[in-house]
Amino acid sequence: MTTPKRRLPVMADVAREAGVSHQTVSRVLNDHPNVRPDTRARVEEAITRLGYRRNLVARALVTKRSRTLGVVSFDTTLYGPASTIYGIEQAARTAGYFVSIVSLKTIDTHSVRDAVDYLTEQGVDGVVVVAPQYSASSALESLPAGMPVVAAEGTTHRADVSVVCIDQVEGAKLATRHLLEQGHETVWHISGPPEWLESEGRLQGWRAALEEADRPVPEPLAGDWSPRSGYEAGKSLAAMDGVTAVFAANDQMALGVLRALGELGVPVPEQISVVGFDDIPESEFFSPPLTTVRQDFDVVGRHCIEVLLRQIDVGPTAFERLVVRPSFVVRSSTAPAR
Amino acid sequence: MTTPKRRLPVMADVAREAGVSHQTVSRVLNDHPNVRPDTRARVEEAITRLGYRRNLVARALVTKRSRTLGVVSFDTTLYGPASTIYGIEQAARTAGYFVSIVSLKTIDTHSVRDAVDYLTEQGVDGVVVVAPQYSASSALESLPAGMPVVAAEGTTHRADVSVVCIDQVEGAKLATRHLLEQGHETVWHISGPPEWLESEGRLQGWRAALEEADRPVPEPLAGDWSPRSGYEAGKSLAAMDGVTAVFAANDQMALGVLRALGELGVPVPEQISVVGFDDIPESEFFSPPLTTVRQDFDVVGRHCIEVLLRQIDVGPTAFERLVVRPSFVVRSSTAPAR
DNA sequence: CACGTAATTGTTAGCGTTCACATTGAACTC
DNA sequence: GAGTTCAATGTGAACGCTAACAATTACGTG
Repeated sequence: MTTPKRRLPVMADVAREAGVSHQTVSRVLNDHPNVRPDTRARVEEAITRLGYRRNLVARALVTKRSRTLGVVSFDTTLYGPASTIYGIEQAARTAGYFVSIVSLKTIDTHSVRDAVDYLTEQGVDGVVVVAPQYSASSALESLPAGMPVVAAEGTTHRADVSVVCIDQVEGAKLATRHLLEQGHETVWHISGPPEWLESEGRLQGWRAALEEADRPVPEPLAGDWSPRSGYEAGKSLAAMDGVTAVFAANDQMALGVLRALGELGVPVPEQISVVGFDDIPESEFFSPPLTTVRQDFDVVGRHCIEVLLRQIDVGPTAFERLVVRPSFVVRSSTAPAR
Repeated sequence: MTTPKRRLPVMADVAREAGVSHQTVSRVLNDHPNVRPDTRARVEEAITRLGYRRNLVARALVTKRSRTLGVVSFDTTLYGPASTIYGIEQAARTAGYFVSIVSLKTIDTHSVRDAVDYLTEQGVDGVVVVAPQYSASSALESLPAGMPVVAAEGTTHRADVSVVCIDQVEGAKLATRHLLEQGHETVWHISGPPEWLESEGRLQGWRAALEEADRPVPEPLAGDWSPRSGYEAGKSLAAMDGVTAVFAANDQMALGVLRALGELGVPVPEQISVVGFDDIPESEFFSPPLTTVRQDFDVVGRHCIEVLLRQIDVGPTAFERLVVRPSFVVRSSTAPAR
């Protein structure tokens, strides 16, 4: 029989099998330099013969390091958070860390705190909070000290919480300036929900670009990221006079705008130019293909892990603030004003 | 000072503070019935006073249960996997479990095995493999015995691996029959990559529905889930004679088809009807809004956890096979044949 | 009022690993 | 060839918790 006992083999079993002490097995497993090559070989052979797998839980107990990072996020179904988490997971695994995820349904000070507490009990070495909303960011302020934390897409005033984010203001400026350069008198804006930092940044960038160029600043239309809200806003805009350029705070709302304008027979980009934000994979195939601002979420994820691991390894370090620049993608939903 | 030592308080500290034994503290923490109410209160007070958090790692070492589930998935950026994982995470947390995620870049027998091994070392109590590809499914066959495993969206011949999936064949039949009922002579199909089980299921369902109705079965066009592949296929279809109805294996490819037809001036649905699969949030606002098959990924995620927990709690149980029925959503990208 | 029974609490021994230190033996040095 | 050094290995004690059992207390009952 290949299964002498139902119990999984432990280090002592390997030690006995290889004729060494359990400590030597430990050294082999942890690549300690002072092990004779033939001893190492003998141990490794015993390990494969027994099918031994080390118990990382026991290891974590004594080292006080679980090699697990926690991620707290809101609605991981959305393209942005999903992509960021993907980047985080890849970078973490490359660095030899596991990732434990908590996705929140509602994001408020309490739930973020609870999530971090939950992860703390589990013994994570650090936490990334994908926190694009104000309430989440304010939750960061009240986090237990000592736990290394990085905020992705958030902001905070705490000196011991680092931040990695994409320059939303700059992205919105790119979008707005592009439209102005095409000869549009001004640009209308469909904003995201006010609770989101990204909404705020894009709103600011849009306003700043208009003011820089001394253009009138129309009242922004309030959206909620959903295509439906873009659709409603699109219908409102079509009913207004003199609208020739629209900057939607994300691609999904831009899609709604395209749909509304299409339904009403308003040609895009001939009569109205439309710009989005995110560059989701679908944008290139909207009708017409969407001009938009591209965010590299992968890079954000990787940076988060870098910053977090630095904090874990070298201890409480200085506040870091990493800003990733977005890029601009011109497609055919924008055209010069007539 | 509120911080007498830099060391975090442990159970023994709480016990001393409350004037009881550490075991009593343990009992309070684990809701053991036989603890006097006033003792419980005293312990709880000590816990809050000291800011004690229990160490789940130590607990896991002795109970041999980590209350963590592993999830292995491929490209969590895609809508399907992302939604499934979201469902899994919510259900797991409700049941008091953590979720540790590994997203694979390439999915083959080796990488799935490695991922499961990795999670096993970490001490997860069970694993969900979101495995929509054949190679992932075959990897399930060679998994170490003893670890409770559930395959989401996969299939396997192993009697000790349960499966939760959406009835792809049925979904494709719904789509195809709808088009036939609208008077179309036959239906063209843009398939997903051959490696995927879902591609296969949808292809089968489409073919079966046509054969049931004694219709000619056109050669399917090969796509890869991306909007671009749908776009290419759409151009090919537009160049062919007699094409009046198209069933794309997912919404993104359907979007590509809509784009291609739009570009070439082929009216949808007047000349060609288009159906997708997935019902992504954007589909409702495509031009025109897409008729599609809705998959409830949330339900799949929840079922996975139910099945997995049953396997963990009651031990190796019978092979379960849970099939979730998709529903059909009619929008304006389909119309009766002229 | 002594006694059995049940509720409540304490004691001891691990879980499987790593850490700190002790021990061995071989290789140098002068 | 005795003393020194360093590489290689072993020994025992944690890490913080729960399981199993032991001990104590309280309560009713004949």
